[in-house]
Amino acid sequence: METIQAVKGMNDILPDQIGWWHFVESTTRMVFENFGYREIRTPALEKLDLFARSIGESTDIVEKEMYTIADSKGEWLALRPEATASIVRAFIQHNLQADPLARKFYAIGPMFRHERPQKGRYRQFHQIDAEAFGVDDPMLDAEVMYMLQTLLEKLGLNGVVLHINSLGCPECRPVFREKLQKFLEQASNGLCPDCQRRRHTNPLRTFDCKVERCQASLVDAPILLDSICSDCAEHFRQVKGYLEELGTPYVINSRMVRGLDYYMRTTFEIITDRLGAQNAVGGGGRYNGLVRDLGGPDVPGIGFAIGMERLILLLQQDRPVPSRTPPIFLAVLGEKARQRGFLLSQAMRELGLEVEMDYEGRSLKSQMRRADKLGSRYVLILGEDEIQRNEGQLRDMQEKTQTVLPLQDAPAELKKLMSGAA
RNA sequence: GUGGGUGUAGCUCAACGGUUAGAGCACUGGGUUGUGGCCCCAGAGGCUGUGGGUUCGAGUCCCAUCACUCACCCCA
Repeated sequence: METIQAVKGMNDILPDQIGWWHFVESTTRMVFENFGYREIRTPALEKLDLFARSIGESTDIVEKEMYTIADSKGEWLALRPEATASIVRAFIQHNLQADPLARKFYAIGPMFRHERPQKGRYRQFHQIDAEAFGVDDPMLDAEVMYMLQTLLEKLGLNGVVLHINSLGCPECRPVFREKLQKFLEQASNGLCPDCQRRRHTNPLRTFDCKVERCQASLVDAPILLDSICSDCAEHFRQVKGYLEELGTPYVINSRMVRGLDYYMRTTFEIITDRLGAQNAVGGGGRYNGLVRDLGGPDVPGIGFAIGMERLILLLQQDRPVPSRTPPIFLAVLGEKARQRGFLLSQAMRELGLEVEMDYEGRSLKSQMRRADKLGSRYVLILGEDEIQRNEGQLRDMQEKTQTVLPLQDAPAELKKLMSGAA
């Protein structure tokens, strides 16, 4: 019979990997809550227009990477390719500006983009996302990056670099864009075919072209940071100042461009050289016009996203798998012991203990083998004789010692032992 | 959408065009009454991705197709 495979680019996360995910998620919640962020959960499916209007009609994400469906009424919907648009939508829809407790948000969940999968890039992938509204002050820009750095530190991630840039604002960016376009025109014969195209569609993108020839041709290109207006320059100067006060190392990368149209002023990425072609573990920036453009009040915003698959790929190179404490094992011999053990295991679970037992009447040898494979520190052995006396043999697998334990005391006794062992 | 690489047991991999496709790990049972790791024995597990072709003979060579993977594009 033909078997059914998962959809291309959409992965199962199996139990032997889930420890990484729990570790990342719980650390994220702890760090973000500390900074005053509150979790928000938005639907995976949104109206297509939301993404078209926020990310930008002519971006690759919107033009060719979204999973879209028409519902029965013919309305176009899309699986979210990123989180910011949805959170901004919820912020507007529920008038959260009026709620003093709801200015900073985080979200953890799956995103969808129809691209060809490769290392660190999947069609369903997961993002950690943080968004803060209502503050234009550079202090918040720095704090957001500081929070990101704090999270990565707590996770134990090594060897990543924070790149920062300023994209200017709607006043000064078009001026630069024109200047750059003029430069590219006279340098065009040195550019690769892709950059020839980008020259017209999105000239800033030529900066992160990987073709050497292009980079060589761009050596004398005008620099974005030299061209932004004085307000933007001052904002950026203060962002850098606060980062230094916080002790957050950064690199200025005046050629860093981001793929979503809504960004302005501060943008940043967490870059690694250990993920093959996908070198961005996280990225974000300021988007002051976005809330207004989506029909809300004119409040500024800033945020970032982390790619969880990429993050975990890196963590796996840096640290051992986050472990859980193994279960207590109940070895039962004979039918009476099997029945008694079944009830005893439930009593132990009521105390919050993790308990595993043999249900199938296997030999003691194979039960012990299994307990060892599971890594169990304690095995409670119930044999025919012990059951008669209402007792069990408590074996400490590590110390190789064994003591008799009255069964009515077993749950409480093991509870004590486990909390001591932890 | 465009290139390259790879498809053999659950996993990692062997097998010059030539008997019945193997190994390690994992799994199951056993090594004298009811005790784990190390060791030993045994067992189970395969339409060699799929479909054609060449050949006396194909896991092996050729073509197609599918899947996976890396890279381009783009991005987290």
